[in-house]
Amino acid sequence: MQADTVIRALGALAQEHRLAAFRALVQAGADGLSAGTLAEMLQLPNSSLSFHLAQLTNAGLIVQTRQGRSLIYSADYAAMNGLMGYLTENCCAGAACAPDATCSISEERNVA
Amino acid sequence: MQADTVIRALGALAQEHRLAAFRALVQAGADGLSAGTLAEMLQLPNSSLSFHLAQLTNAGLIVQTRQGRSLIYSADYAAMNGLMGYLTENCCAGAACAPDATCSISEERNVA
DNA sequence: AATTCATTTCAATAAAACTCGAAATAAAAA
DNA sequence: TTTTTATTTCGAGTTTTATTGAAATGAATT
Repeated sequence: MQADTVIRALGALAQEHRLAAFRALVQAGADGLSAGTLAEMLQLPNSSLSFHLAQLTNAGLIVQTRQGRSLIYSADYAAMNGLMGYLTENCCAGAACAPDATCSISEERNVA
Repeated sequence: MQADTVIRALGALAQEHRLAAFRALVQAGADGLSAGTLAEMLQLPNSSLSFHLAQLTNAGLIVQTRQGRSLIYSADYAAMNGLMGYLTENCCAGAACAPDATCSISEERNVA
């Protein structure tokens, strides 16, 4: 994952409503959530949420699929994985910032 | 680490020059780097860099110490650790986004 | 105490992000 | 095929962020 992509992903998550939306989508899992459901969960006007979902989509963190009338959004785990990998490799001192310092970090790592 | 702090940290890193600065500081280690050195490394006017360093400081990602005439900045690994912990717990599906999926992730984890 | 050096703060401007009602689109149901 | 439903796009106003030269600060020299 290159710096430019990382910056867009970080920027997408660096906002109250978008972080909340992404968390909800991660929690929702593979089934995802419809835009309407999310708007209600987050107590946001549809147009506002739509703006934020577009940002997350543009950053590659979520994907959209249609299901009947509804547009279903779901978290792209691979993208988040790539972001975590970049941060671990470039913004952490070795294993210092790894989520679990007890596990061995491999030298080379696949970064999406 | 609470959501508000996470958002400020993400926002601080979601900018070309600040991400570059933070990476350089992580790489520099405990000794850190002076504002002037960083400004030269990043090819930025001092006032511009100062603005970005203030953002990173405000987000708690870096700390400032004086050494003679120079102000030395260094990365706060604990803060980054806290950020990584939050993302892993709240924005990843279990171990799916952990930097190394081959290592066992402990159930409870210390989050700064 | 005056000067130099490193850096920040200020001020003014430009660009980008956020918000949300109203209008438009796209698919499904009647 | 008309209507309903779900959602996005548009437009306009507000707020935040970024940029940088010039002036101010703060500490070390001389």
